[in-house]
Amino acid sequence: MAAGLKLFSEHGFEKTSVRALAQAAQVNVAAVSYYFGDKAGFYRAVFTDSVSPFRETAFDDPAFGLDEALDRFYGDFLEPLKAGDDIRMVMKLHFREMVQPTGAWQAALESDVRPQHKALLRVLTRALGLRRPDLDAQRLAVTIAGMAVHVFVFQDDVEALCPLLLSGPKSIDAMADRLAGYAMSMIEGEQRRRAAEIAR
Amino acid sequence: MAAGLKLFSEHGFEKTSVRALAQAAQVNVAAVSYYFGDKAGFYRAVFTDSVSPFRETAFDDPAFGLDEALDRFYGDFLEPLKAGDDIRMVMKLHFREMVQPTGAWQAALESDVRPQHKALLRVLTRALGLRRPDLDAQRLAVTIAGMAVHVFVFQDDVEALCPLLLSGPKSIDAMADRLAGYAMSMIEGEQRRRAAEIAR
DNA sequence: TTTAATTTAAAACAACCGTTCGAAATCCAG
DNA sequence: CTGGATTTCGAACGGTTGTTTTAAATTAAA
Repeated sequence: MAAGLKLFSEHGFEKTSVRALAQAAQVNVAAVSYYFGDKAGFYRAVFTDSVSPFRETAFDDPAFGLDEALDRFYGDFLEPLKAGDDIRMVMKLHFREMVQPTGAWQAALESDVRPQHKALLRVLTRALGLRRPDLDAQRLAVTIAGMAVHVFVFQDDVEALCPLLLSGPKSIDAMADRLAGYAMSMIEGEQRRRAAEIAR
Repeated sequence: MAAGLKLFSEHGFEKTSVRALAQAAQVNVAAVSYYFGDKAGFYRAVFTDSVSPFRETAFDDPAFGLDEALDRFYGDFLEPLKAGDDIRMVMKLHFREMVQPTGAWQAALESDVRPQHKALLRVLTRALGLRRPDLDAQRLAVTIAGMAVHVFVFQDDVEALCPLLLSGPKSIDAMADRLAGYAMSMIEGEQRRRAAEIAR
């Protein structure tokens, strides 16, 4: 499984051959069929077994203030980035799925990211004093979550543009901190925009 | 070339066979080798020939106000989204490269996105009253650009979460408008944060 | 019309793919 | 120790891959 995570996240499903997997895991080529039925079954096993990168966090607890909720959201979200390469590989595998869908992503989207999105939406409707989320609340939610996702997916590119930005746990904490601040500013700006629109 | 753009963007480089390409283009399988050397050469041709999605825009003209610069940045960036499927396929191809690098992306990053990043950085250093960009300015730049990139890459997922959010040119214009507002709020927030930090 | 160059076409190529098979090897209760 | 079940292993299978070969068709100039 460790070898599968490594190779699949590095080269993707297609480019990873069963023979390469077997060699990396120091087992026979027949093992993957013997234990997982076929290559796709093994991939599914690796994908689902790998800890979901979307932590189930209760950042939307109404007891939290808005800033605290955002701190938790970004802190928890970016937390895995600080861990070793294992988690980074899990991430890479997940986001690879998003661009090269094998079907496993569709399930993950519904079971993992939609609840996260809805929780964020609850926080925002509360902050904006709405009864039900509207399109602009959706836009805000998608963007706020997108800022966190962006750091993951384009980690390598960000590091290419500015190497110091995501190097080491302290940089990542700083990034999470700034993102929470950005989100706070965005929400306040949206509150003002709505107020101005009503006044108009 | 049209068939290549379609198939490569849909299924990626690996999963697109030369025979499928030939059939889609209604030519013989040998054509790709004959005209492009090999499959990878054809892919490179398709990739480079496709109009660069990162428009060369002069949004960083000092004559523009900050809000105008942001309007142009997001407007120009999201503009291609409104176009037909052709441009969407070009986008998909580009962003597929980011997750499944074949080498073509590295060149594009240096020639296309780094200038864009630097231009954005110029706008921000000016807005923040800095002489040279620092780490926090970099964070801001990466995040502001990331919001636009995110819309592209996760267009399908965003539509799955909230179908109305990016449907039709008007929705996309609205999104660009909101993103510019978000960025404005973020920058103002950063200005306040810096002022508070200096005061401390 | 002839002739040389270019383009197309089908077939064949070797290499690799995921998977299966049957025989060894190993394990583990009785 | 024995015997049945489980696991490992190398070999081989059929199929697909990208590419090449060779010959036919087409083009264009002389």
